[in-house]
Amino acid sequence: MPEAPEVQTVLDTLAGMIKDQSIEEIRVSYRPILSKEDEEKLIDQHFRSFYRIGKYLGFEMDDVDLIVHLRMEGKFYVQDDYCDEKHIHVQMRLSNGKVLAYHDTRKFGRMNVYEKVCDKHSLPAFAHVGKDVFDEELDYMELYHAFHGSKRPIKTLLLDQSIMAGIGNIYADEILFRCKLDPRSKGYRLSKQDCKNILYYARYILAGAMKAGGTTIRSYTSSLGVTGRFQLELRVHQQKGLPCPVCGQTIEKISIGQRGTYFCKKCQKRK
DNA sequence: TTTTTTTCCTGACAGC
DNA sequence: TGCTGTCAGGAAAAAA
Repeated sequence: MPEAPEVQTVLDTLAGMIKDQSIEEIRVSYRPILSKEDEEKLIDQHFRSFYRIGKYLGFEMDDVDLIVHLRMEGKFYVQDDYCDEKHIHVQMRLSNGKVLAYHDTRKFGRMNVYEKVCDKHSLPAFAHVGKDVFDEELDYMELYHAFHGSKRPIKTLLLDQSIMAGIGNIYADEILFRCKLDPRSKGYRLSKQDCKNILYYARYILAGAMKAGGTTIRSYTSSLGVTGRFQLELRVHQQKGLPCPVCGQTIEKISIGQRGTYFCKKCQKRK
């Protein structure tokens, strides 16, 4: 499930493979991912620049922007020709002859095309997306104000992309573990220092993951094309029943807001 | 207005 | 072996 680090890795890798190529032809086998109308807007457009906002991939073309969300399992592959593999739903023939293929087992990913605007954040796709975790204009007081006015648990607030964009279920658990905060803690009970810690560790953990993704991806590129998968050092997520790396207490799994949530009851204090 | 629930989709896995 | 049921997950839409 790609979160900001995986999305960045995919983007960086794709940039090196398709920059300045144009789209000559598109084949779509599962229409909900890319509408006919949007498909037509992409023909003859060149991939000019690449950017990321939260978990969204942004491709700046000549006249339009293509915005892609991989959701859980979306992947891009650069292949030599079209193929009819079961889970490949969109294929784009590029000017260099290669085919950019979009693979998505659960068909949850989406692609949207918009007319260009000066400020990327004003694109309709980002109407409900807050500042990216690494946005320099984002500071902990902004998080404090958002959290302070809410009764929702901090785990849920971290996953709310309208407050801060880029964090998914895995990293949310890891961030709260580092901050020693019980994921059930209500937003309004968090202190300014808690928010400061959350922003610090969010950036620390995601930056580390991006670095790992960037190094591991190279070994996959030749055979598999482009994926955002890499080994990640997880301290609590999916560690149910295993000892906490800090205190040895057994890691527990509960459900918060329909999301599997892992944490250490001893290290992480409830507020 | 804010929060919760449902929906989308399929592979993996548990239990019979 | 083969069948049925449950679960996971991001975000939009619907419901509360």
